[in-house]
Amino acid sequence: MPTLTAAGIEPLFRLLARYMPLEEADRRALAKLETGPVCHAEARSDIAREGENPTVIRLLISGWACRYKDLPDGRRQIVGFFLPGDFCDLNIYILSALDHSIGALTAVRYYEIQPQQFQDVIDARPHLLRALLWHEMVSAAIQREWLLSIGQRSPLERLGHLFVELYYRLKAVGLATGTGFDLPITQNHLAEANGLSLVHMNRTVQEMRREGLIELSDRQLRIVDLDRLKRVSMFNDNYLHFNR
Amino acid sequence: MPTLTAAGIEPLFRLLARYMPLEEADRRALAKLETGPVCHAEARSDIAREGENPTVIRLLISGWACRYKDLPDGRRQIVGFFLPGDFCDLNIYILSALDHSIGALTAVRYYEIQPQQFQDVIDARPHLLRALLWHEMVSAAIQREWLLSIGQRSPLERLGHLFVELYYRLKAVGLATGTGFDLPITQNHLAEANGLSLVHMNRTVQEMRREGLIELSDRQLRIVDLDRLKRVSMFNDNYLHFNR
DNA sequence: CGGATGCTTGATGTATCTCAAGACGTGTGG
DNA sequence: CCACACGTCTTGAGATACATCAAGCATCCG
Repeated sequence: MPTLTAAGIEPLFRLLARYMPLEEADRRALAKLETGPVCHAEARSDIAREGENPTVIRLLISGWACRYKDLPDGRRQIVGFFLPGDFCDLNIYILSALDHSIGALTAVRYYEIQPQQFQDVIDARPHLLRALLWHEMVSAAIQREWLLSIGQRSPLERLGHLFVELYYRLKAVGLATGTGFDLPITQNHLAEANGLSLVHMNRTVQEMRREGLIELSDRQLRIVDLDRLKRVSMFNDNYLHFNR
Repeated sequence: MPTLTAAGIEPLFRLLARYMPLEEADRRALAKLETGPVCHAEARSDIAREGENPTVIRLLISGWACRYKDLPDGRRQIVGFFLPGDFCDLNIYILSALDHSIGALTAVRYYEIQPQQFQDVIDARPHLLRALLWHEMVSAAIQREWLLSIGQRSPLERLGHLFVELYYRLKAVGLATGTGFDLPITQNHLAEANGLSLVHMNRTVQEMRREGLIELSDRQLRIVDLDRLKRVSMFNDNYLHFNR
């Protein structure tokens, strides 16, 4: 059970409010997304597979999911994390078939939103479209930053950078307390996201503990010295494009 | 000098036509983009730096450019290639500051397009917006595929995959003949794009030659056996989202 | 001619992977 | 209630893929 529970569209609302000022009317408009069915997926299950053609938009309410791609021989790369408040399939408006899979990393709850329902929200508060597009472009910027990480940063820098990124993202949706947060995924997931073997990821986590940068146990991560971790991992928050 | 010269908005028109049927009226609308000034940048120069806030949209006419990110200590990662017909800064509509730099890899020519000019084109032929958004989402899909490459594929697979991707992209804009194309960039650029050292990239290129997969000399690449190269690099073209 | 750029090769060190095994906690069925 | 399977974290040993350092050569160009 998470330290902080988040419900409904609250994480999404907080997220979008980082990009532009929102009003109560916006919250009420977004609340229409809550009328759809609440779906569940269990840990380690697929929510959608590459090649599928989803007809609904999924909005994550609780739990962690990921985008991943895999190769015919089983190698697998996590290319992004979905946190509460994230949409999984916003691009079905343009693209048809999925070029990646979506997997639940923990038990998750999400809304299945009909395109029309979504359209109604935009029609009611058109500037929300801009905020949503903004969020999509930030997602693309995160992908670029990951490319820099995997291509150039050392394992320690990579992991540190990921932790800081997750910290800021979770803080934006109200899921971080102080400098700690719930990290409900396994070291294997961290390895798959960072292009490292599980063994090496484990040793990297331990090195990070030894350096006094983090504390991690029982799925709770605490960043001991945020400034130092940012320096070590060469973290520059400009790619998250928060306005405040 | 390239084998095939491409001029004006022709590459862009061909590109968008891979996504949806376009008519002559669309070509004429896009031709309005040609009225802006034609700018030049020389090889190895920056077109824009991270942190800048561009007010124009750049459309590449000829030559190759790239998006790259760098770290304070000089390490650098190319996160995407711009080929003729690509827009460099389409996202200035939403995001303000650039979170990456744009560099010319060869001598390049490009249009600087005013936002209003761009808007006029969309107003004239609204469905072009959909095609342009489509192209942006394909760019994001390419980033994901690169993440898979760098994270999981071996150097040989990585390079092979990149060559096949470039082949399809260049073919889409009419810049590939048969299974060959102009590859005007250096092995160092290939290394920076694939997260490898120059020395190792060089050895990988040679291995690929030895395997009879490619021929490469004088900036001309010929894919000797496309099917085999695709098999070796586990290439699946679904992420390019071409309709035809 | 001299300097810049790009390609190539060799030698050496090390970062990272792979294989293998054990410890611990949790849930489950007999 | 115990036995067992399963998931996760951890550690050790050995192999190797890749980076780094260094140098030589070719081509182009001013």
